[in-house]
Amino acid sequence: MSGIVETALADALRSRGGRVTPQRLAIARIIGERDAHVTAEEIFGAVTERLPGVSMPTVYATLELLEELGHIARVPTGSGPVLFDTRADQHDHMICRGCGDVIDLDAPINRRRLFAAASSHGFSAECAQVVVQGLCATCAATNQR
Amino acid sequence: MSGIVETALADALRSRGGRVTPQRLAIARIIGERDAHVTAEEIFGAVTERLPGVSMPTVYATLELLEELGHIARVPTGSGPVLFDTRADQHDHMICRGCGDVIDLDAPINRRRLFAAASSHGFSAECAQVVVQGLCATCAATNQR
DNA sequence: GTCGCTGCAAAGTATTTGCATAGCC
DNA sequence: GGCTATGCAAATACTTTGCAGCGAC
Repeated sequence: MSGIVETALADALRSRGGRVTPQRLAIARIIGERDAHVTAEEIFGAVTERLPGVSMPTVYATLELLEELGHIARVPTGSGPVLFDTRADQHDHMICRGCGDVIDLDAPINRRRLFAAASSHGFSAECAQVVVQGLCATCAATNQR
Repeated sequence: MSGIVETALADALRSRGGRVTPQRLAIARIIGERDAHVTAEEIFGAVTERLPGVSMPTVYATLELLEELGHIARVPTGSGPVLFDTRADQHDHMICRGCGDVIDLDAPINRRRLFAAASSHGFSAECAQVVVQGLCATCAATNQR
């Protein structure tokens, strides 16, 4: 199941002259198993369980690598620790200002028009995503401010 | 000119039982004079020039206060220090992955549809903005990666 | 055997907290 | 005069860097 992810990673690594190490495979596997948003800290905890001894710098380096390879994406949260999205395709997010939860959203927007607008400012757009801020169902019910 | 900002702030503060202090006014004034994106550090530097002795905790507290009052907004950058936008109305941003520059954009999107989409997930949307990632004109010309 | 990756430690950057004092209302 | 905001200092959180040794290729 998640073996596909590792194979793809191994191929990508080899073709760029990189190395396939157990640490990288373990982190990629964990990424593949999650369908949500994770912090470097969470990855560190999860990878330590199955491959003790992995260090934070390695986690950060691998996350950066996976981002470059397009396997994960950074979620623009506006504050707090960097969040990585294990879903790499273009989609959007809702961020609750009550509990800080980040929820996936497929927003009804025209990315082509968006990219065109960016181009007219001389900007070479690579990806675009919407960030909606507000209150999630739970926090709204709890009547947060 | 920027006196308006301070008056509005003073009124808002008084009506919520807050205090109108020189520190808050100075920071509000600086915000009013800038039309770009600033870090807490930059505000600290600018405010220190005209009102020496202001401390970082005060800067952070005041920025948070101004955010609550809707005078400034946080820019979801995805990494690095928190950026505040001195333009409080709903608009969007392009972030250059080469130089990290943040550029304003008024994206052609239908916020009503966006909010409706969020609602259908039980999310109470308050604001929405698009984050476009890519290369700015300068970095694209320099042929970054 | 080579060169990239890892682990360790440490530093660097960004932000928040606790508490006594000052000053706005 | 009461109560909030400030300043200072320190702590905390997060991320990056430098370097020596290991291990993938």
